[in-house]
Amino acid sequence: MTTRGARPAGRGVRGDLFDPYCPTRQLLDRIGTKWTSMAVKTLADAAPDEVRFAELRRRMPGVSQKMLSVTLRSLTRDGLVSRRVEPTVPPRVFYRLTALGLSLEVALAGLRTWAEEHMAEIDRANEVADQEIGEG
Amino acid sequence: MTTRGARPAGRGVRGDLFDPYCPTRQLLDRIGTKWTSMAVKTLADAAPDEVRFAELRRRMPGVSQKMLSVTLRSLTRDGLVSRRVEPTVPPRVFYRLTALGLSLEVALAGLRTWAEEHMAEIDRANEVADQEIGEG
DNA sequence: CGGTATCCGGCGAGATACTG
DNA sequence: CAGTATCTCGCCGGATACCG
Repeated sequence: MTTRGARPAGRGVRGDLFDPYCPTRQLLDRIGTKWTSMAVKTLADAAPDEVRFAELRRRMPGVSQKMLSVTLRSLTRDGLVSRRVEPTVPPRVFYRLTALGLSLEVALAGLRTWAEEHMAEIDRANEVADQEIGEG
Repeated sequence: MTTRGARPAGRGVRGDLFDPYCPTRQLLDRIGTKWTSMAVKTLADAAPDEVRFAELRRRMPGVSQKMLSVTLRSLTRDGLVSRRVEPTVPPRVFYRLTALGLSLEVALAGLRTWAEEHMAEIDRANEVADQEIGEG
């Protein structure tokens, strides 16, 4: 994945595809990280309700506490997720998709549909390629 | 990005989102790599024409010979791109999106549209977050 | 021309331990 | 409960050099 550094001011703000800072590249750098799309989907399924950190973790099997924290911090920073802390002891923290996050989920749903319909074809193509190696 | 190893037989073939081998995760592991989406877009813009390796490289500023080769091999293996060699000296190699690849481009176009419309909002959200750090 | 082989740095991400 | 800090490993991707 493309390194996600700060952008030099005044360059590549618009959408020519071949700029490393093109919006599509930046978006893929975000949703391409391991747990991001799963977190967005899980929060979208719960919307408009909020979800607590521990509950979110329970709904995302395999995610570690650290990676969920990192993922949510990144999403919050991007304005895709809102974060609310109840200052009790111990604290309770709630997450929810913002309007922007919900609109991203719609776009992601398209990818998901394509994946569910076509990934099997990709798997078959790979098996065919493996066969051809075996045959020399 | 998720490690892309071989899949253990008989597990997670279908689309429950939380399987590490879920189709969406697998798709993102592919289009998330640095040059893949750019290659698909470039080939889609040329379709239905074929594009030679050198010409493709010229249309993808910044890509190295190695990474273009690796990207195209992966896409070919996945059945998204077809590869045709003219056995001349020196050889000429042509690439073109398959029907499967074209259908993926349609799904990717949705992401691109979202990115062009909304990445600026994400950038602003990040600037706001940076401000708040400065303010303590 | 269109690759492949090799070396290497940097980041993503897991495991583990500690804190308010 | 909900994090953060530290260490570690593995893979992506760039640079360079060589091959049919």
